[in-house]
Amino acid sequence: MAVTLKEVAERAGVSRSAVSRTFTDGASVSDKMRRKVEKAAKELGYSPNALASSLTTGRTKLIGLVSNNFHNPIFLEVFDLFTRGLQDRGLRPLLVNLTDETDPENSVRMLRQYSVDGVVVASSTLPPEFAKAFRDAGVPVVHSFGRASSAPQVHVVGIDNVECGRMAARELVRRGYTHVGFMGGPEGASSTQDRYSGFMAEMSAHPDIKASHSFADAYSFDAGRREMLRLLKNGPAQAYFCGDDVLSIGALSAIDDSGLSCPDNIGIIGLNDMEMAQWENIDLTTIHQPIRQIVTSSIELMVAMLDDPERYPETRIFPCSIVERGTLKPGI
Amino acid sequence: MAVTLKEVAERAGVSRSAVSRTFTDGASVSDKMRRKVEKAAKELGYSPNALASSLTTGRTKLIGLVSNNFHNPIFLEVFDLFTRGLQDRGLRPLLVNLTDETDPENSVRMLRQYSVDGVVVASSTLPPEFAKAFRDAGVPVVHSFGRASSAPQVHVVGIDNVECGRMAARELVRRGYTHVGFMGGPEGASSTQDRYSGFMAEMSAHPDIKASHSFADAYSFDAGRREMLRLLKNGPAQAYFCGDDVLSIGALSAIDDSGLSCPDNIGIIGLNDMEMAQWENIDLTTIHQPIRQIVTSSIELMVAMLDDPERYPETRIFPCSIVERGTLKPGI
DNA sequence: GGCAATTTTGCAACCGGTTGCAAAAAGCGC
DNA sequence: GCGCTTTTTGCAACCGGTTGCAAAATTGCC
Repeated sequence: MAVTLKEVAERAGVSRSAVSRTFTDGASVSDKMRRKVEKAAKELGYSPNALASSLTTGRTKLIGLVSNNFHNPIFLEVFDLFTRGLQDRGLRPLLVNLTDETDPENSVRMLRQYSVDGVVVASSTLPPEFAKAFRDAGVPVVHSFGRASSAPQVHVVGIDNVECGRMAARELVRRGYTHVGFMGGPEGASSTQDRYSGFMAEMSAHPDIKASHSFADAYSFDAGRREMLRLLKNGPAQAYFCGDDVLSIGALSAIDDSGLSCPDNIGIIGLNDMEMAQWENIDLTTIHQPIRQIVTSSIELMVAMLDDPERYPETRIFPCSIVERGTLKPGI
Repeated sequence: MAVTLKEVAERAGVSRSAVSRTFTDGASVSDKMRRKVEKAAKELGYSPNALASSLTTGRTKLIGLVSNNFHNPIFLEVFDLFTRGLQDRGLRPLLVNLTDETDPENSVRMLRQYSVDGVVVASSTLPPEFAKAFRDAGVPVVHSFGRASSAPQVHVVGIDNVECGRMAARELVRRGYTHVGFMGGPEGASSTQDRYSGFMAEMSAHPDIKASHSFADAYSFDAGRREMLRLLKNGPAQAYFCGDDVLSIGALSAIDDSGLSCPDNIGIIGLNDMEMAQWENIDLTTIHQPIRQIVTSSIELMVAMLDDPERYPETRIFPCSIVERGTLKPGI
């Protein structure tokens, strides 16, 4: 079917190595030879088989992009940034969807069969073991949106979720609320735990302010809505830090439906600053997560690791910042 | 680094072919041999190199997944369904982001270099030429969410956008509106054109009802909002068929901000039925696009084509239906 | 033009598998 | 145990490239 190097060589009347060299940069070929080969290649419509060459070079330029967040719109942006960023560097993303997969083994085996040069795990809910499984298999790995660790075993790029929790708490205090709530995502996710502990740590410095907490069972609109409806029934706090923007929007919907208004009756601060948060009919005050920087940095780290697979694991944390919109009362 | 077939063969004290055969199903190996090989393989942690074997078998099980819709949340669902569906059949999606790419040539070349077995073009805005470029290169291709054609040159799976336009028009008529509007997405997209022509065709049967039209410059919240604000200033229609749900939600926001209300002052019907459309604070009446069926069918078609690349091109159109929610007045 | 240093080229082995073919082994009936 | 058929196995060539090495060609210098 496809044109091979051998055919080009025959047509150009040169050796196979000569053809190979004109298509590998850094190889020594005379101008005359290059012209001859390129002419023949063009006539035949030849383009080299990346997979065959990977066999000898040991490089496929394939990068496994592993994720389980196919329901949070923010991940569409993440995929957009990753795919473009990788493409720009001549790398190809091989997408792996872990939605109904709990065991890393399978994905590890599959990605090894395809000899990926590296793996990016893009998820805030997958446990660190997942990324570690790849490292143990000898594959360079970056865990994007992963949990910061003081003793990282793999490269992690993300935000400081504990600090985000503190930041949200500080903001609610600053605004003068005297009863605040933490409404987290799934309790098992490390990101939820971190945000929770940061939030509570900060609140413990304010014993005069009442702080309560609860957890929604998913990072989804419905879960946020359900949880807020439940809270409203049982005497809610004055303002909530919601585990993420989608949850926040669900909560907003519940507040609205109950005939209450935000921020007049209940305040909400989210996390992520997804595109939708700035839509005028949502206008969510939230903590901005620098997605673009996280993705860019992850890719840079991956590229660096392709050069030096033994590179010492590092953690890159990007600061978040509050975006003031309309779902918290002005404050004092 | 990785364990090779040769090492397994040596350890098991058998020939390389024997090892190869125990890992290819349908090959003849005795039970004794199989056990010996599997033992050695397990001890060494061997798993076959899919790329190397693709060299001789001519099959990589890689499928190019090409898209340019990285801003419409509905595509997150599309990616989710595609990646899982492909994975379930042992195929691997190689993601290609065409956002800033206009020329098919590049993508075609790249995907050929990686010897993909087939390509799925998932986009309602890419021109048919894009898909055709792959077909011309001898790669099986399915255009999902593509335009129905009476003389298809490639396999197309999608909806009948003309009929959707008619359907929306009929619904607005049925509801008793006497001045209706078509607010399309980007004028160049074939999906927009089809929805427009269907809408207008239906309206031409109702000369008593005024029908106007305009186009937003993107399928985005902002574009929908901007366009609706403009329309509101210049004397709007009573109800609009918006090119897509995201546009609709932008329009809703504009209506809300202008102190008007939907559906009391202005009605809206969208298209797609994205997850968000059913959120209680949006509650958008819209035309449901059967995404799941489209994706499933696309994958089936792709699998069929892997068996028979010469398969005669076919068009699969799935019917859409109206989901009644709260953004149109009840009607007569 | 002659010689040494440098560049370009082709040979052949190799990357990690698969597969047609023939030899070896196993199974079968007597 | 023998001859015949069927199954299993290994050899060797091949898939589409790359690359170390040595031979051939070119270049530079006197």
